[in-house]
Amino acid sequence: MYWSKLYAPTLKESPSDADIKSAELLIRGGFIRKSASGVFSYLPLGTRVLQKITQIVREEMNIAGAQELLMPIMQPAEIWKTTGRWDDYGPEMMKFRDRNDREFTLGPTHEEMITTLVKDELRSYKQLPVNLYQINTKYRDEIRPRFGLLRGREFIMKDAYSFHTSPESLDQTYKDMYNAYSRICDRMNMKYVAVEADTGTIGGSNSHEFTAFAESGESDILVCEKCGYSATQEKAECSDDQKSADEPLKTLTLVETPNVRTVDELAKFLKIEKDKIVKSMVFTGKNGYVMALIRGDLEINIPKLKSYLGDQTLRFATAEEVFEKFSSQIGYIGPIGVKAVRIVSDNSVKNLKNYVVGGLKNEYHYINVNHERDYKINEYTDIRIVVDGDKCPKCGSPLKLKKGIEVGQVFKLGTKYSEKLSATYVDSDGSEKYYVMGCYGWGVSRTMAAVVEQFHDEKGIIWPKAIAPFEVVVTIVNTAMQDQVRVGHEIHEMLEKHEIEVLLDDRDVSAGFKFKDADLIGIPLRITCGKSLENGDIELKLRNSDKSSKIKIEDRDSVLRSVKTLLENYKL
RNA sequence: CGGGGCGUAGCGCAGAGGUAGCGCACCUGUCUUGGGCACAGGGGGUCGCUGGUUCAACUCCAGUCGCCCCGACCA
Repeated sequence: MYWSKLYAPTLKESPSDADIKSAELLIRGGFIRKSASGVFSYLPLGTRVLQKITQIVREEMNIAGAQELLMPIMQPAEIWKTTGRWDDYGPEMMKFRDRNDREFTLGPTHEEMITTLVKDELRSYKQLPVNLYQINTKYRDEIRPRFGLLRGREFIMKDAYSFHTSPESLDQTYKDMYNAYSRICDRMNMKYVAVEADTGTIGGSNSHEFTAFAESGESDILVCEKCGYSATQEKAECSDDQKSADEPLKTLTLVETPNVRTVDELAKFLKIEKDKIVKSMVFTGKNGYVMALIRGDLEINIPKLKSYLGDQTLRFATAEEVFEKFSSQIGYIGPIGVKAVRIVSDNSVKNLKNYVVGGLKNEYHYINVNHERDYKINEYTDIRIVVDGDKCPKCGSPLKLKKGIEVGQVFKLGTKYSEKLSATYVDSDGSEKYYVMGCYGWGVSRTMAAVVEQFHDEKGIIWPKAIAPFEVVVTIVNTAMQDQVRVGHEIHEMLEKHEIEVLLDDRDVSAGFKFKDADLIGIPLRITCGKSLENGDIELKLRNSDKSSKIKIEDRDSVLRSVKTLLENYKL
């Protein structure tokens, strides 16, 4: 490919709305252009990268036994109404009507579509298991699109759905997909971790997220470097660091605490540590109010509480709701004297003694509180947010909090969707049974940005070889020098003949311009045809190294060998 | 959805009640070519849109659309 013919408009300056390094470099490098908030075009370079990622994903899916198909992006509302997600999925769904006023969505995902598609014809246990996938554009009307390709409203995703007769069969496919995802990451040299994840609104029993480490990432994950335990913040557990005092129970006392509402204020006012306070938070959900208790120095993890209560609709009660129910302001809520409200306590409260809680009366708190004696806690569970330094639930070493970008997620769905969509097969005993399902998503366009987040320097992108738009760029330093031009073309032709993807920079611009561009778009190997040709040498330089080596041009075999060796050993 | 900011040339930005500017990019020519050359000449704008105030609006006012930031939220 000749650079002079390539449509790759590079920019010297950073676009004003680029809010993250990958977006800046992909735009500057001429890979993508924004067309609306969270919507991008892929230019030729971006398309090449995308195709390479796609191909890797496709190959690994096929190896894992999945079959590719293609479903419509435009989906009828009806199937979404059947599962209830037309409303539950909420305003994130892109919805529209056709000329006959029929409702449609631009699909954010395809569980309804695939289940509806297969249920009439996947009738017998003999046909199962089946794993089907597509690589397709998805739409989500994000509240706030940002970070370039990382949080777009239109993005490309690989989604696979598997159908089984048993949880054991699902386990096998889940494992296969998990392994395929690991290989996808490995092939791109991505630094990643597979973490235990919450299943959220998609439901199901079991899930792992594949997260690429990146400071700019939006996922918080906790990792134990000792034993390998890792989980998302929504899901992470830690071993109890229960603070139990071996002290006699003191007398419960109601004390006046004027204008003191928060744990911080209370600790200061009473001159005590925050871990001698128990916070009471009021939530409301489909089964009414719930009071959650946790030690004052910790925070409640709402996804964990949702998951424990089996209620995804759970939310904080408003100040008005709390006042109406408890006749007390939020800052003075406490468990003593509360009636007919479910109380759920974090494990951290279990062994506390003589602590402080809200007085359930404005401007008052109780001190020297002891559960069992002063009120009852019926349910203990883990609802705390795990933070950096908490102890690993498996081995007790300190956990590290890291940031990452979620590139893939695997779910065991069970029969949630098959039940709602009446999707059944006939089992060997002749009875109708619901499919046991799994689903497996991989963010293809997001991967492109995640890789750039991991691999770049101040000069530009440093692509891993597996997804670089070209493997080699041949730079003709001075197009006025016949030798340089001739040798450049010869090398270009030779490499193309050997199926190495090579870009020939034959543009009549200054040398510096060409070097800067080559670094910006991040081609792994640069071959420079310049001054050293006077001695019969060309120069080979890897993008991730400052060193270049010279090699005699006459010996074409050795040039080819060197290029191949350098590329093979190219590691980031 | 709450709070805030910005829309002026392809990109990045300045300016200002009296007929629109800079850098980069683009075109022509000369020159140059080892890290985004140099010089000379040139083209390009209904100042986001709609309405209002005014002799006069790109500038002031109102509305609207778009974009961005913080927060809430997030298979």
